[in-house]
Amino acid sequence: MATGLRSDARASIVRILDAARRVFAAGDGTGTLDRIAQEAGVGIATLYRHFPNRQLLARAVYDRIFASEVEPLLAEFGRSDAPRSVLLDVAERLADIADRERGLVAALGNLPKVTREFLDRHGDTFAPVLVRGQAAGNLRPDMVAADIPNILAMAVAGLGALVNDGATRRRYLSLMLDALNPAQAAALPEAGRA
Amino acid sequence: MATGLRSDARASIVRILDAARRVFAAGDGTGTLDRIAQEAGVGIATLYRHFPNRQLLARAVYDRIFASEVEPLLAEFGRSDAPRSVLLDVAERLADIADRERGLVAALGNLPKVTREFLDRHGDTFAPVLVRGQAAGNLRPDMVAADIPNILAMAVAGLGALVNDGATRRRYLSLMLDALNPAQAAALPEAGRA
DNA sequence: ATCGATACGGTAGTAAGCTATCAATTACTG
DNA sequence: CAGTAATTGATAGCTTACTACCGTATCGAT
Repeated sequence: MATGLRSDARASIVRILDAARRVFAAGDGTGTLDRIAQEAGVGIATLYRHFPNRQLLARAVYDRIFASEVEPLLAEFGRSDAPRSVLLDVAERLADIADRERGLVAALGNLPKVTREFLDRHGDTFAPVLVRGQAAGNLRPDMVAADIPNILAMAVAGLGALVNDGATRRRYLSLMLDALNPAQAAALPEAGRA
Repeated sequence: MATGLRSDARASIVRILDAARRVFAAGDGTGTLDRIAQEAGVGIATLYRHFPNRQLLARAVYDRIFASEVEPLLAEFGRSDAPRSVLLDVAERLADIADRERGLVAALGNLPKVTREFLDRHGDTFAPVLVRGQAAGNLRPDMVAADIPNILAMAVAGLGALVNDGATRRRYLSLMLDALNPAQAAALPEAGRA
């Protein structure tokens, strides 16, 4: 990470992000930016200098969590041949985060969009999963690469808001992934492409 | 609607809701409450008297739109025997609204939750659709009544945020509904209940 | 027509998000 | 270790959400 920033600036950023995560996590997403700056031991101007507003700060926090908890999963699964369980694992991890970090999510603004943006940065990971899944007959042939981040983002954002119980969440995820099975596209003439 | 309100109060409410819809629609959900009160020809105190905060105001606006555009659809479809097209129509109407009223949605806060709440008020409508759909073999037998509002809310909230093109939206809705087909539950032992 | 309850507008005040400015401090470069 | 450029904290100021209060106007029942 060779940012052009000075070392003290980088340190400030980390302290702000840590404080922001704590403050967002407490409360339900309320929690003033003044408080965050104070807890980070940093002036309010410094906070705004690095993060122009609440949403962008929240996204930076989410970005870090995503990098540490989801990216490893994605890397590991680039090689998998079981698309269903790959997607289920990623979706569950994302849903876990959304469920755990409610305050953060509230500050985030648009969870589905943010989630898809993060997933899109790793679009390369999903492409081979899709190709092999389709070749093996585990994924319906009318899917395209962009569908995967979209469907994951939809599922996760909705579930985070609607379902708090783990078993139920798993059931819905499973249900959604059923839609990706090739039996569907074939079985339902009524369901033809748009 | 025999609310215990005085006639002038009822009139104020309507004018505020109309103004709010206009002001939310312009801009991207920004638009001050002062502006709304002013455009409604009403003091700011009157606005806050009836709608304690921005979110509740937005929800009241959404409520009205929902009542005029979605409820008739639900009533009509209580009698239908084609669950897939019923659900597709409702979902598309909801997605249309979310797409059209972006500013409103932004002010709404939690679209999936709000959508489900509104759908839940008409839970009775879906129950018979589910029963007949399952009897006719058009809906998977492991679904329960509460699944329908949940799935609709998930789909609509995600789509509104992620997809702006009508054809693509239709494709995703169709995809999701494929998950409700009984072929799935049978075809995938791996997918068993949680 | 009267009268009490209800609703109203206006205004003052608090808190938070956010912008802008600037002198003082601190990190890096040679 | 000196000079310079980047970074910082403090502070002042603007806007908007939201609360509280009060005197006045209007509704609606008798």
